[in-house]
Amino acid sequence: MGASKSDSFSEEHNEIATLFKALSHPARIAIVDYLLTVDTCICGDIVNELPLAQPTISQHLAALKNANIIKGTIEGTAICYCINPDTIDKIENHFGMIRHKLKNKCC
Amino acid sequence: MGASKSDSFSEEHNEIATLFKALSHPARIAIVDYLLTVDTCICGDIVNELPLAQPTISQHLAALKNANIIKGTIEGTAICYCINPDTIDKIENHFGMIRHKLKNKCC
DNA sequence: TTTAAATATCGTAATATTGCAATATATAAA
DNA sequence: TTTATATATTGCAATATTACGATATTTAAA
Repeated sequence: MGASKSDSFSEEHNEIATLFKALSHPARIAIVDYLLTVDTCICGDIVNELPLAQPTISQHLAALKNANIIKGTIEGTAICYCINPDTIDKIENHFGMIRHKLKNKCC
Repeated sequence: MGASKSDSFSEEHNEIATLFKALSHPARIAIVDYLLTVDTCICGDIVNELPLAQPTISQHLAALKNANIIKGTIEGTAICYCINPDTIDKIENHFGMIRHKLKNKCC
């Protein structure tokens, strides 16, 4: 074996794990951070911001897009990327649940 | 190649990515969730809660412990596990930063 | 239509993760 | 001390991820 036994876990646990997985690489954190440092959506330009080759960044962007963490809209030859606030909400809600359950804990 | 080029990214980006990576598997989400469903720390017992073999769970627990998401203290032959609220805080703070930066965004 | 620019996809090599059987270790109880 | 119980470690096979060169695709501009 070796593959994750995702069938054995609940839909919710798989879903939240998938979101965290999309954020589990420093390049993808850096991309999200970069998208947040400017006031507008970013058209093009991301490749120049990171020390990775263009195909690698394209893959990381696809991973983030696939997890709905960012959205991309075609704008001429470039693609404009933005954070998807709904997915950020979803992750924050998960931590809200954790925080709530932690309230009654012994430590 | 193939390994993550973590040297190329900031300390902070690597650190937060490491935390997300620890939470990027449904079994580890399930473990955290289980630790939160009971009012006390869990001594033993985790192996019976998940559809995975004991060595596999031991590995997942080590991954969570290594990322400081849980703490374990030896209690006789068993080990008592608890969530580490400090690490939860750290992740929440990251989302606080994201939320703050999202405020001024176009979408 | 040709050319240039931006992004995606393919193929592949290097590395990491996942899972478990077998085994080791450590502590409590008999 | 022996035995039982709980957890960790080792070794290994299957699979996934990461990275990038080469190439394809797509659209704008010349």
